[in-house]
Amino acid sequence: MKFTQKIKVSVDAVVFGYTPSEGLSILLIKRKIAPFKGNWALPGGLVRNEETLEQAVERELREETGITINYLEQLYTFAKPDRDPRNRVVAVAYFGLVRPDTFELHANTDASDAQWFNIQELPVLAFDHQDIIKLAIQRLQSKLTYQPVGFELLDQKFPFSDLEKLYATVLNRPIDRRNFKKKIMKFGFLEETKEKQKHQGSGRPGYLFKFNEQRYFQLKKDGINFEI
Amino acid sequence: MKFTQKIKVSVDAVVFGYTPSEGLSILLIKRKIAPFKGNWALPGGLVRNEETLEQAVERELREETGITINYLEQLYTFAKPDRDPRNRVVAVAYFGLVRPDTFELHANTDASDAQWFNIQELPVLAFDHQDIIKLAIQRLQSKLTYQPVGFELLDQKFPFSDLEKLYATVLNRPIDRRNFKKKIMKFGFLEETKEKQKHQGSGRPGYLFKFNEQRYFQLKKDGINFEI
DNA sequence: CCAAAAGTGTTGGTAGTACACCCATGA
DNA sequence: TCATGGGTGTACTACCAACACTTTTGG
Repeated sequence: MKFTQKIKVSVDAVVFGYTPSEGLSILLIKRKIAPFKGNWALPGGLVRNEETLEQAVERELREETGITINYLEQLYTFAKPDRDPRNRVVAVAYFGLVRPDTFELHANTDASDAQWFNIQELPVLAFDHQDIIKLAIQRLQSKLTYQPVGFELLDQKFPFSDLEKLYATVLNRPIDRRNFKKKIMKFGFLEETKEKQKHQGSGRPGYLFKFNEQRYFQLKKDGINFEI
Repeated sequence: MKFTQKIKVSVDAVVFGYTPSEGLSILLIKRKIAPFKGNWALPGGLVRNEETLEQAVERELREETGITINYLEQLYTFAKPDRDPRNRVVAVAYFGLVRPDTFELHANTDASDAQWFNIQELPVLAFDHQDIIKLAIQRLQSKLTYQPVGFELLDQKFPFSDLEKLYATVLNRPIDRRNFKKKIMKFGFLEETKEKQKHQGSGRPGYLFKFNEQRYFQLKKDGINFEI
């Protein structure tokens, strides 16, 4: 009845970043070792014996990409016996969001081994990371429709149109500006500031908005029904 | 940089059963070995090297309780370093539903080591199983409000009031009979049969309903917005 | 003055909620 | 005939969706 279990435990992180100009991106790293050496993959790795899964994710992100995560939650555990060609590895996938102002990587060169990829232009991926990303995108979409997400993906102050574009991009459908604004403002977690957007090319500059953190997190905690 | 990982992987199952008379129950086993010997715990155990997590859950349920599961999905992975006092064990928790007609265990004696417990009357539990159950109940509640669940918890044919009681019990609030019926019937996955409920004590017998499986699973797959 | 993006209200339809009386059965 | 639970319809309200013109800025 006794047997020796030979299964390892790893974490992988799907980290989303968003900018109005470049859309929704995912952070990937280029693998330096086999298997899938030279391929792009999700940041992640084996869990140490004494750390929590969240600590492991944060450690790997620090080591591999230098990024500071703003929001992190568990996504799903992937465990097909043959998902790693060498040993059996059970991967606990995490879902993360970062703010544009922590996008240091965007300035990196192509030679870097950590890089943002627009979700429309993902490269071939190692392991089953394609599946993990697919699930993460679904999670982001559904989160967006039942919880106010956005604080974690936008700067502290932003023009209203950025939020609208975020929703349109992630949900992949057009948003009616007037109805959207009515709906969002009714919740009361957004406040208009007196500041205006700096000249961004052409067009009328909009006022900047900011989140009322207290009310925002209260609503998130209550899992308020959002229904965009 | 190299280290030897000493983490084991297990599965635990939170299996829900429902009867109109006894309400919502969870299947527990009594542990025969340390740690927590003699305590009640969720069915589960270590994953074998070559089996999937789902296979492990089904095997453990077969070995420990003899139950046939009707619906199974992954719930969450619990991994606090000290959740098992001996070794570090990462537990992938599953969420399961069974039909009343597979409730063989209800007939067992108190001496049995597998037993149904009403969710209002749970015993002290081993490990962090209390937390796992808490999360599973939340999941069941939220599933009920955005997906048609019920097929997996009720017999093939049932009076409409059973479905209503199921929702009232799980959501822990009263349901307006007329509005509930209107809402449910609009989806078209329930069909009225000509049969009537057998005498169940007193009162007028209701017609029996059955699920239109095809339409039911179509709606489930589409993740239709349900909003009871 | 032209192009580009921001700001703003009204109306009609629909879906949700509240609510109470009669009916069939067994004891 | 009484107690118990099943079956049924309407009216009001609130939310959502559709929809277009004016304003501000930079070039």
